[in-house]
Amino acid sequence: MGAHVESLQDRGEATRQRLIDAALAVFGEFGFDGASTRMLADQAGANLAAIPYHFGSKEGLYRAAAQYIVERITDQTNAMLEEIEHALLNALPRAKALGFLHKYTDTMVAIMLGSKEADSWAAFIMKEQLQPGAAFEILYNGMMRRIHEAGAGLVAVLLKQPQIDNRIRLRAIAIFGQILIFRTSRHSVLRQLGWKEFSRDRLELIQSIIRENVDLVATGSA
Amino acid sequence: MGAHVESLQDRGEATRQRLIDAALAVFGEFGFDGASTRMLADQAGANLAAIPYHFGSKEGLYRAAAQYIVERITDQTNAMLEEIEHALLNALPRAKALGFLHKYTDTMVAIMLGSKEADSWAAFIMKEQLQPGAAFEILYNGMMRRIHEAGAGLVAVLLKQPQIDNRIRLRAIAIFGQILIFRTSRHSVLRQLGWKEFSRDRLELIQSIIRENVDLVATGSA
DNA sequence: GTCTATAGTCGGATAGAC
DNA sequence: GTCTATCCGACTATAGAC
Repeated sequence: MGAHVESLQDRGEATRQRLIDAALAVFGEFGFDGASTRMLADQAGANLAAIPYHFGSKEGLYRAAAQYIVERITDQTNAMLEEIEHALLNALPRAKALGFLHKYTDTMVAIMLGSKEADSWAAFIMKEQLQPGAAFEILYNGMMRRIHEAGAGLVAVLLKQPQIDNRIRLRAIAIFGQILIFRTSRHSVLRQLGWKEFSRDRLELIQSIIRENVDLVATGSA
Repeated sequence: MGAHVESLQDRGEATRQRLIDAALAVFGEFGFDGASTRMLADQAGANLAAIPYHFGSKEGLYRAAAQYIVERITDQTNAMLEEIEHALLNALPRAKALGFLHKYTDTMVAIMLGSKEADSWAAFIMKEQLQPGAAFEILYNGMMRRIHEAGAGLVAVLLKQPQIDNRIRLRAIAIFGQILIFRTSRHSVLRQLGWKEFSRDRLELIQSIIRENVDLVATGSA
């Protein structure tokens, strides 16, 4: 491969990545139907025809954006999840499970509310949940299932249950719900609290409330 | 007014109502942008031009649907909310507040997951939360604020706080999140649980889990 | 790989007959 | 109040020049 061919490939790869970045922002804000290929191309500084060229279709770009989200969230959670998954294989003291669960909820709050770029990801995921489409399987199999199973495993230890059953799963889901509402009902929640945004200290306040509620689940079964 | 004129008015009123029913179903499923006026008119068995005639525009119909949701949910919650609001004006024993909160969470679960028609309402509301538009103010001022304040008032009593502050609000929001996740993440949750739907007994199981978590908040501050 | 130009479809709103 | 017919704008995808 000569330098000329390589530079063409690089250009293509750069356009591809700009389109994915644009897809996260635009699909996140307007949803699949609400986003137009013109918006996507403009935001990426690319040509309209670059979308079908690189991704086959608008839907192909949508799927690629979902895959990108899975990869980035895996980057941010993989170390913690591996630690939890490994710990769950052996007899795990309840105190340690509680510590893991605190770390788990703190991380989820931080990912979902902490960064500006998370706004796009979160909106993308939530819209896909509400109206499951081409990307749901990518998101669910790529990260949601694993994140849920790790949480449920920790809850099982806290409740002294040897196996994860649906009662355990429901408790894990309830814990997750306490975090998720700050995303799904962001506008209502901010208004109720008289806040304009989730600043860093407010985020820590939310994390501490969730941790306290996790503690209650633990003490409730002590 | 003669009989002839009245029958014309009735016909118009019936078309109007059919359009609102269709709007709940179609906007709920596809969102504002995803729904076309042709879908709406077909579903209602009405003519395309009936939408601008009766509601001024597609957006007018959207707002009317939001107002209709507020009215129907108020029908289902007003008695309970008035009872709670009245009780909160006087010194309320914690045991009684706990009972009210159980009734409150049970009612919310039932409204959000219990009826087939709630599927449309819930989807409509969730989509509006994600991308606040013309109907957000109608929904928030018409019912959300009041529902939240009632919950927060009860939590304040449970935590022996004389005033509702943001720490109290956050706890009330967390409780609500435990319910809401079964809506916002319906597909993921069902899949995690290996369920196809929220049947009546599963709904009662969810209600019992939420009640237990509410109890923990109460005992945690005992 | 990227561009312009365009084909083909579907969107919401309106005019005017009934 | 309801209907048909139609306008005009916006959409996605493609063809073909560079």
